[in-house]
Amino acid sequence: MPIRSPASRTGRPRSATADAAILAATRAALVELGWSKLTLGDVATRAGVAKTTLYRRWAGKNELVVDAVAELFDELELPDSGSLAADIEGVVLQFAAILARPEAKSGLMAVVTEATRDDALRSRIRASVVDRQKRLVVEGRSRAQERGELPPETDPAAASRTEDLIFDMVAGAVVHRTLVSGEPVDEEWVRGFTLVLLRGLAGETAHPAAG
Amino acid sequence: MPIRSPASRTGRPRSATADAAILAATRAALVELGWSKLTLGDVATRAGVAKTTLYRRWAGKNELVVDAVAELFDELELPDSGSLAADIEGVVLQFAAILARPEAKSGLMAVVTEATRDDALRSRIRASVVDRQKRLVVEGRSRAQERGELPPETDPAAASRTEDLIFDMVAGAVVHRTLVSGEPVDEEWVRGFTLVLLRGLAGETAHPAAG
Amino acid sequence: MPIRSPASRTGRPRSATADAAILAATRAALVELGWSKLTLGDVATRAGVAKTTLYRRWAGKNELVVDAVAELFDELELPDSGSLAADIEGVVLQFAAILARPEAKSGLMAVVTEATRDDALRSRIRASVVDRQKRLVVEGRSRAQERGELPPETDPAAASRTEDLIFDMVAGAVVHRTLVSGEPVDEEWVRGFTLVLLRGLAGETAHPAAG
Amino acid sequence: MPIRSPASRTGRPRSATADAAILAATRAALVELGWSKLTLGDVATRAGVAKTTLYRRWAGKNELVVDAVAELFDELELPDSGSLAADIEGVVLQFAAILARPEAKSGLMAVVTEATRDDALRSRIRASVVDRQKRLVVEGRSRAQERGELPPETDPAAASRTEDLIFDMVAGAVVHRTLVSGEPVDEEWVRGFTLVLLRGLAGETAHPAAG
DNA sequence: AGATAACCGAGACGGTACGTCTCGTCTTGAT
DNA sequence: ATCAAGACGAGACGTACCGTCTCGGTTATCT
Repeated sequence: MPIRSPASRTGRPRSATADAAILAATRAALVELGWSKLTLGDVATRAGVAKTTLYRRWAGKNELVVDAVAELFDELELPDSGSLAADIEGVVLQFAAILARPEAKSGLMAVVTEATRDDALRSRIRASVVDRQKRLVVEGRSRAQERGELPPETDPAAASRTEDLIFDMVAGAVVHRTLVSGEPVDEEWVRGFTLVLLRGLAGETAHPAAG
Repeated sequence: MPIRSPASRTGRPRSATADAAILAATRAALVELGWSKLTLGDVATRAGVAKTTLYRRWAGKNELVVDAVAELFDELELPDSGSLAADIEGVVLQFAAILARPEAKSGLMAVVTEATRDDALRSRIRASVVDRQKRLVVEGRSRAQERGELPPETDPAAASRTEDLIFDMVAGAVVHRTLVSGEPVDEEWVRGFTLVLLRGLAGETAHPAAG
Repeated sequence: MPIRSPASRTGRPRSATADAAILAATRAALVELGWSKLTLGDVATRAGVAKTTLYRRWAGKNELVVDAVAELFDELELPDSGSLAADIEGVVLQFAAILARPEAKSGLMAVVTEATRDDALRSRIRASVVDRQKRLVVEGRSRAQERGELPPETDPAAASRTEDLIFDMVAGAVVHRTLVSGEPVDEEWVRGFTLVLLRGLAGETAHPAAG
Repeated sequence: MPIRSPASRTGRPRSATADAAILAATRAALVELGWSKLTLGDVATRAGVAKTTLYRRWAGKNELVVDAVAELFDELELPDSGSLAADIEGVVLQFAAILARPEAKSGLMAVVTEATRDDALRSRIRASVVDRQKRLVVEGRSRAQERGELPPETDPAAASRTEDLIFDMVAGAVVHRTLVSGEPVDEEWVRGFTLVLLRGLAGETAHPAAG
């Protein structure tokens, strides 16, 4: 979602293909060079576009990379495998597969780092990347409740709290294993992780946050 | 652990105070400017040192910041509070408190990002920062087993696997909540997280794959 | 004298007022910004005209400024004051007054500079600006000969040479004093200059170029 | 005369050869490209020097070109040919020869143009280029007075005024013929010009205002 | 005591990328 | 065919840091 042009119906319209070319070039540059050696001039050249065109649409490297990486996560899907454990394992594996790609690794982590000092950037990341995935947690949880694998949740605030917790635990563990531990997120690890998570959540609502 | 001088006993020895001044200046610059706007020239000026002196001891920005941030985690301690849940909660809160400091946030995340394309840097981080904390997991787990809160572990490989899993889950969840979700790691969240983690781990080895 | 449209009688005719608006805007921009900071985009905006319109009529900055400046010199007139000295003084003062205006200074000098590497531009300047003033030299000289203040000239080639010399001396001295010396061309200076010039020319044809 | 370093005896001293290389590269670029297409990046490349080195010593294109061109005029000498007319003709021919070189034409005119809106630049030009030549007028005039070719001058203020006038007339006429008229300053033209000038100056002080 | 050697500060050096500006062209819809 | 509007590819601008180098001068240990 590049910067919008100030509403006007006159003048030459922006090239529709340029956006796609720029985002693709950004991902290619991330793969080859990584975040810190990626330059906007190089991205422009790869995209066959002038630097000005790029700056007209994105405020800087951070915003550009957020958009370039966000597209990668659109392919995530919740498999309907019949059991909660299998659903979780499937989505975690998909997520890990995306995160293993170098453009995702370099790019996502870098913008998260930058976001520690830039609230607008953090919002952009949450909107473009994180909140779009949260639907997986919500949907998976509701399916499991229909199947009776998880107790029904009546308090919506508590449900939201639990969803946030699940999300932090799933995304956090996968990211940490991939990027910090540097170990692969393989099926064995996913089974062990899912087992702990589900067993932990099983009695969750019985003794709510009050513990 | 700056670059060693090539063994020689002649010549003027390196200033002992310069190292400390440089690391402190690096943390100060991280707080004020964040990773991306931190420059080595500025660090040198803050430390009252010439750029040459800095480059003589560290290969670059990455290595310098790893060392500057690693010192922050030396203060982590495992509280002996009598129960596994309280131990975990205590150490998680400590960890979150350090991670909430801007120099840790900016610095640690940034070098982890850089490490995605630099194996030597990843090793340096694991050695300086991560492995030093893993003792907390090992020690906490062993205490809990002595108290009968966790089943004893006979297979050392499985024990190692479990320790890694715990570490990824704890560190990952805290980091994700702090940096991505942007929410505080307060006592309420820690209680909920610990509850899920412990309940998940409780039957772990008893029914390894039973689900 | 903008670029002509390729002969055609169909389509929308060019706006007649646009030319005048553009030349006036050019002079205004020269006053405010000077040659080097004058941009065609800015001129177009000032004139309430699109850049395209401007480029359709002039090849570039140089040609535009020549036309804008040339108009300034149309107001030069040879006063009929009865004596050659007074005629010259009058016209030199007029010329100096125009040259003192910032749009003339910046603009004229700049295009002359550009013309050192562009023969077409030099021709344009000579046609638009210089030759139009030479009539003053011719006319003044002929009047003075009628009055007996200058000896009659029989050889037309020698006459042309002398006219060129006079023109270089008058224009050169005024320009140099105004722009290089940075001193005002006031009545005192003009009297001194005219005295030297006339006394020098008085015996000119008695001992022609042979010396 | 590049920008001076803030007085300090520490640090690496400036490269002595860089200045000469930069000025020579500037002249070469003026010859090839002319003023308007000359870029500082290109000059730096030609000189085998970084752009920063160039900006450390000169404030911009204008100042650099003034210095580059000023060096050209150092070779001017007043020939001692025994007669005032011959002296003048000699120096005018030398001056015209320098001015005919493309680096002098483009460069000098351009900075004079820029100086119409920049007083500091005008002072720099006068100091570096103009005043250094004025010695020729002073010295030639004094020699001619010794030889009795010009009447002695008692009033120093009037002498200064006359010198300024001579200078404006000589430099102005040569510059105008070379750059505006676009005609060569050959021996014939110089003889004619010198004749007019000398005859005009001959009675100058004898009948100060008689006309 | 003197020589030797690595250190120190300062700051200039050749580079590279930045984000902005202007160029002259092109593409719209409307006149 | 012209117009206003504005996006486009191109490339120079002047600045900021990079990591290296070259100075004069300062401590140390080793003769």
